[in-house]
Amino acid sequence: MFLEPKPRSPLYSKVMLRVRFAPSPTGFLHVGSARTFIFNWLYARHNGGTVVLRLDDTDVERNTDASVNSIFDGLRWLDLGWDEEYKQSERLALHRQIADAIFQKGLAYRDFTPAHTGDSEKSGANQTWLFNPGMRELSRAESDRRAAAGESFALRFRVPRGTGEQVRFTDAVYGEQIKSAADIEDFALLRSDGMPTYHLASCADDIDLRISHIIRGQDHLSNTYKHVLIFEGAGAKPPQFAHLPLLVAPDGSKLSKRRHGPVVSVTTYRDAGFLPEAFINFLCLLGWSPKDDREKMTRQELIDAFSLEGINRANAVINFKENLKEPAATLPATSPDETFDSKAVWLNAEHIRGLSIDDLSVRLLPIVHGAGFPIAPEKMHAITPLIRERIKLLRDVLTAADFFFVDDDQLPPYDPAELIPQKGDAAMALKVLTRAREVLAQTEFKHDPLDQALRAAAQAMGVKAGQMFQPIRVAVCGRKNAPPLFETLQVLGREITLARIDQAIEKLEGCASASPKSPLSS
RNA sequence: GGCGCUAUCGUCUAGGGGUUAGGACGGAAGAUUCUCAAUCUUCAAACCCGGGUUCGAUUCCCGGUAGCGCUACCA
Repeated sequence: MFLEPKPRSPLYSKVMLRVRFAPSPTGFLHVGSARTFIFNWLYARHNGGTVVLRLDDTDVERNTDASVNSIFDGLRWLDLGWDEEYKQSERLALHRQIADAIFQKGLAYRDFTPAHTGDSEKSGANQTWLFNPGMRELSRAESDRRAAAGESFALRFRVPRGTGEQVRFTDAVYGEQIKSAADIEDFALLRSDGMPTYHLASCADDIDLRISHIIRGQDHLSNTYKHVLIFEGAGAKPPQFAHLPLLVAPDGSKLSKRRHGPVVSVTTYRDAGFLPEAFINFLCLLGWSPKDDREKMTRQELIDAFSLEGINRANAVINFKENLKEPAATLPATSPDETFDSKAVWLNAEHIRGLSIDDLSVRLLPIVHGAGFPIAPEKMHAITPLIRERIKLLRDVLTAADFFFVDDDQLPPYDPAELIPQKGDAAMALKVLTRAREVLAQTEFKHDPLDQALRAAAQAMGVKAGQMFQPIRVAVCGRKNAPPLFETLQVLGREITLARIDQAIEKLEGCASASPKSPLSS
C-alpha cells in the first residue's frame, strides 16, 4: 500500500540471510541494545532470514547472572523472539582453533611483553601505538622456544605494514570505508591466559554461525577494519556490515546506567506501563525512517517498511528527563510521564487507543491486581472504555480509575470546596446533591435515563447542567477530572453512587455549620 | 595526541542545486464537550561557520568548529 512489494527472485530466497544479536552480559539490557536487536530482527523478518541470539560472555570478570536475566527479561518482553541461541563461552575451542589457523599462516605472532595495566591511558594513548618492540620480528623458532619454556604470551594479529597497505569494506549505512593499515595496531587475538578477545571470538563465531549481515552499533565502525582482517586471515569472506547510529542521552553523552539511571533500562519501560509494540515503534523511529510521514506503525508495518537504506547516520538523542537518577526501585511509584521521551509516551498512548477493549482490559488487569485491588475481569472490562483515552501508560490506570477500585467509603479524601460548582456556592452544592440523590434513587442506572433525568432536574432547579454534574462527579470520583459522568455512574452502580453522595452531603453540612455565612441563598 | 564518523525546528525526522524547507512529539492559542481526555484548527520554532563550484547553494567539494566513536591481553 505504502511501499512497493519487494521483488523476490527465486535466487533471492536461496540466499541464507542470517543476522545475530550479540549482547555481552556485563550490564542491564539498555535501550540502545534493544534497538540493535529490533533492527536485526526486522531486517531478518523482512527478508525471511534467521535471527541468532548469541551471548558474548568471554569476559568472565564482568559477566553476571543478573545481567543475563535482565537481557532475557527485556527480550522476552519485546516478544519478538529469535531462532537460534548460543553462548560464546561454550565455543572456546572454536575460537582457539581459528586463532591457531591464523597463527599457522604467519598472520599472527606471540607477544611475550607483560600485560600492561590498562589504567595508564595517559602515557600510552597519546602516542600512536602499533606494536610492542621486538615481538613482531621474533623468529618462529625463538617464539616456539619461549612458549615451550612456559613463558606467557598474547597472540597478536600481524597487521600488514607495507607502504600504502589499506583495509576496506563497504558499510550498508556509512558507505565505502577505507583505512590505512598503518593506523591499525597489532591487536590481540588471545590473551595471555589463552582466552580469546572480543574481536577474535566475535569473528570466529560469526564465521562458524554463517552470519551474513552484521548489524550493530556505530561504536564498532572503527573496529570493523580489524574484523575484516580476521575474517580474511581465517579465509572467510567478510559479511555485509551495517552500522547503526548511536542512541545518546539528551546531553549527547552515551547512555549509561550510572549516569542516567533507570531510564536507560528496558525493564523500566515495561514496568512503567509501556506496550512492547509501542516501545518497539518508538525505538525504530530513532535513527531510522520509513521515509513517508508515518509515525505510529504496527509490528507488521515495520517489517514491511524496514530497510537498511532508511537508516540515518547521525546519533539520535533519546530525550528523557534526567530527573530520576538514583532509586531504580522507586521509579514505578513516582513514574511521571515526564520522565520519558515525550514521543515514546505519545506513541504509547496511540497504541493504547488502538487496542480493543478486550485486549486492553486484559493487559490492565494484572497491574490493578498487582496494586492490591482484586477487581473482577468483567468489571475491568466495563471500566476500560472509560479510561482508554485517558491513560498514556498502562500504569496510569491506577490513578485514572482509582475510584472504581476502592470500596464506597474508601475514596481518597478531597477538599469539600471541590464540590462547589462554577459560579455557585456551598448552598447550591448542597441543594444540587440533595436533589441528585433523590433523582438517582429512582432512575435506571443506564447512560440515557441518567442523562435525561439529571438534565431535567437541573433545568427544574434553574441551574446549568454543568453545575449539577460537577458536584456529583466530585462526590463519586473524589476529584474534578474524571471520565464522563453517566458512564461512570453506570459502572459504579446505584449503591456506591448514593453512598458517596451521602458522604459528600455530610462534608458540606460540616462546612456549612463551620462557616454560617452563605451569601447566595436564593 | 592519532585515526574515523556525523552535523535540518528544543527532540525525532523528510527533503534536496531554484521549495512558502514538509511531517511528528513537545510548547502556545482557539473550537468542541458535563470536567478531564480524545478530536479539530491556528501559531511560534531549523538547514553549524567560512571558502569554493555554479546564473543560483541548505543541498555538491574543501577547510574550520563542535559532538561522538575507536585508539586495552573490555565488549
